[in-house]
Amino acid sequence: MKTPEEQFIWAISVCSVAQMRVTPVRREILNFLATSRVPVTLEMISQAEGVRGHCDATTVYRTLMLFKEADIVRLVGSSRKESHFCLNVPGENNHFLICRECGCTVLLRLPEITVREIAAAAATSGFSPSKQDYEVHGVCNDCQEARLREPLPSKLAV
Amino acid sequence: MKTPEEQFIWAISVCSVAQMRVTPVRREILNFLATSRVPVTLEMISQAEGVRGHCDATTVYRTLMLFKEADIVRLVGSSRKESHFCLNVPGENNHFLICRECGCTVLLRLPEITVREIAAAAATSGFSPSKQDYEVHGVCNDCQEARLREPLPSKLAV
DNA sequence: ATACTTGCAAAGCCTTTGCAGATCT
DNA sequence: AGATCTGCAAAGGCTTTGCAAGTAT
Repeated sequence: MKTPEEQFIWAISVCSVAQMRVTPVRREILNFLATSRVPVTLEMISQAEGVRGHCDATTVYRTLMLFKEADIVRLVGSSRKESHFCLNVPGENNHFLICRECGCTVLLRLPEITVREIAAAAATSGFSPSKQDYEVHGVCNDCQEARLREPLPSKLAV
Repeated sequence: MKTPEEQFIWAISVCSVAQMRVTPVRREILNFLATSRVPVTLEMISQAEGVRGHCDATTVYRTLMLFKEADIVRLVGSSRKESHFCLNVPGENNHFLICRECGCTVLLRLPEITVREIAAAAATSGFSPSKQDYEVHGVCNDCQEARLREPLPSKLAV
């Protein structure tokens, strides 16, 4: 598990190797990504300290697209409203739990064995075993409780 | 593993219990969902035989939202372009492999043990163990090959 | 008759693109 | 100078909502 600093350095180095300019804004974006535990949205990045006010949302968008092309970041599905991005550090297994209701995301710690089992199953279907991340979609605690407090419209309450 | 017919019957019964009218269009939509092996988009449903021409896309949309409320279907993340839906049959473990590049989806067969391990890990973070489905995001065979044929822009080719 | 469904049209919202000016090598 | 970035504005594309008409109980 690399530290945020190590992840940041890794990202910066990929930028230079890829001959992408390492501008102040890009540094800030990468820094924010490196210190985020879970995938973040375009808006969260735009509002992040160091980015906010220094950079237009479009720039953040285009920068992330570039990063994605270079495999520096990857998109993580969530509520299909907004895109969530996270650093794509090699060797880091970042798996997430994503709530179907509120879209919140938390890190999912999977045992090595489990990871290998999943990779093996995926490989059976031709999916690259090296380029994977797992997302478990469910309903988080908060939403479960919320659903108890505010039950479905009576007619739907099975 | 229930047959499409069984899944269809299950869905219809939930509709009646929830006091939702079982209209011809809804039957067709449920039938299409029951016979689909993988999550389908709004458009695919609208174009499906039995639905196409008999029903407006908005109706399909609203019907699916209702089904979602009643937990008859669930959304499966994919390319964040379009929403994909699949039946939410209890007891059926539907896990999917989703390609980050093209958005294609295939069924992922996971060993029981693996499923339990994942559920246990998720429960640690408070995610309901009963309301989960797993999505493994990776790069499918076709896209891997495509990437070899059409490499990244020279400057990005690390 | 009453409540639920449907179609058509319009509004929303995030994503994506165009273009000209600013910036870095 | 030459190629990259950036900002502002506008266009796109799927999702969502309004409202009046159609349909089932």
